[in-house]
Amino acid sequence: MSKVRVRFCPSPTGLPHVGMVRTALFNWAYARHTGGDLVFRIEDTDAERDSQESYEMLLDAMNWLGITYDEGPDIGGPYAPYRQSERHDLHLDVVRRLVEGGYAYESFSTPEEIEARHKAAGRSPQLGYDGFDRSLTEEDKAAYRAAGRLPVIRMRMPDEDITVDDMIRGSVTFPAGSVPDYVILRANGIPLYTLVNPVDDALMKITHVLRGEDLLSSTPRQIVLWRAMVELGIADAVPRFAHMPMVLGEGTKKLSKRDPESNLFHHRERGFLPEGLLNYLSLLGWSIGPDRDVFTPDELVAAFDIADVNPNPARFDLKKAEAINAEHMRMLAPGDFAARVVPYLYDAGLVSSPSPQSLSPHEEQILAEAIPLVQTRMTLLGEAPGMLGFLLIGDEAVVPEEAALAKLPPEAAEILDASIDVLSGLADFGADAQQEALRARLVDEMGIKPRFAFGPLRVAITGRQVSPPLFESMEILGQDSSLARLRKLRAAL
RNA sequence: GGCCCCGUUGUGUAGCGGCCUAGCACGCCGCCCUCUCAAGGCGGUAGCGCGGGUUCGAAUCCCGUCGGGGCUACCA
Repeated sequence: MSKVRVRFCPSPTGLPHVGMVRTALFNWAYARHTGGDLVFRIEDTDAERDSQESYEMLLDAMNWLGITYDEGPDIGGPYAPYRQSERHDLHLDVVRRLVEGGYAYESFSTPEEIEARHKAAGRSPQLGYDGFDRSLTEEDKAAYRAAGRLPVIRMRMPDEDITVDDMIRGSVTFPAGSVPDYVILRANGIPLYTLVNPVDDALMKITHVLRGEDLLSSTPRQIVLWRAMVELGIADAVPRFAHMPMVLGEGTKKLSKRDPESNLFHHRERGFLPEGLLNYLSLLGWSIGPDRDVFTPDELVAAFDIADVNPNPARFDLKKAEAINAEHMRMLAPGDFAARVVPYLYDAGLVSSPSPQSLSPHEEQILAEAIPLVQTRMTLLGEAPGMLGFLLIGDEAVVPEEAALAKLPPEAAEILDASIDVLSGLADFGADAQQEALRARLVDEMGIKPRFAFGPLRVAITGRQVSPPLFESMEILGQDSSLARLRKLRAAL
């Protein structure tokens, strides 16, 4: 059996979509699992919508996710070029050979004429092209040309059932006559996707076409094209097909491009780990085992088979995605976790560098102590500024949130006074010593429930109702800074 | 309209004729732990779309039906 060659061939339009990423992911996993090649090809045949910016985002997305490819527009390969717009001559040559071989033909019918013929014959006008130009004589064609008409080129569909042996869905048969002769070349000489995609796959020796379910209906047309290409010696063999389920948004609709959740970079900005998002996306239609759903990219590759993908559409569930991501966050070694967090702190203006190696000694020390405190408390890296920010700003810059202030108990002033008194007298400012001393005074002596006793301190120190553990936080800040913050809030009451 | 695909708790899945009194995870709810929030521990909630077959036995096979989706362009 020859080497598996799969491909990922997006159009560079708009933002990278999570459904598209899932397609790339399964192709990648299948290639890596089988020891095959992943070809990355850009289908930029739609000059209207294609953009260089989208192309660059595609590269960025692949790189960020670690979806490596063996051949592609930026790295080249034996079947270059990998941008469809640079393969125009190749496509036209195939069209010419298809026409010469009788597999395709010139068609002059306009949509209006086709519809009129259907109506005249008492057929539904929704039937599509009727094959009228299949056997035009040279004289007929010359007459059309003389009238200033230019033909499109259509593939001639055989009068027989066509069966797709789909690796995910099994045999799918399309009855003879249900697919009309379709256009492969526009009248203006520009080929269509229906031609270009299989032709490039053939020329690039693709063995397995793994793509979205929306393309299942166009597979019989492509199989006919493939068979013709095999007979013409252009293709080695018709590839195997697998049609992956769609990724749905809320309800039953396909995850729309308008939906922010469909945007891969939206998730990156919020602080998804690439391995976390990859893990979640691979769960959309696939599972690694009956009682497990957290795994590394390596484990995915080791276990993945396209034949195990199930055919029903899956909804994108942000909650589950975040839960999976949180698991991956906890799996990171502390140093690695810190390295991932720093860029988010930098973007929030809290540290001096996006690189963990270039932080100031002070920042480095604070993070070394504080990051272990928040690793189990975060779901997304983007939560880091909120969780750690208070440790990285000046005492005077702490501005308590409105909600936190509103929740302060009536005796907040007394609590703060007593706390300032207790803490300023502490020789050992370690977390345990603080806790012991504050408990003795606030809880045992003043009779305040622990649940309420420390709230005002938390607000004073962090400005928030939710934070890393209080005593550890104060220890990191140091005695002077902690007291300054307590006094500041006390003064404001 | 025509052709095609899909149908297990709210969500994602496991299940390939008896191991199913349908497992796991997320979510949700409760309890424990607890300085907040998490994490962790314990427990709970909820499902085979429906109707017929086939079979000793069906979530699993068949048919029908209903529901959802896709395609039906000189878009990709």
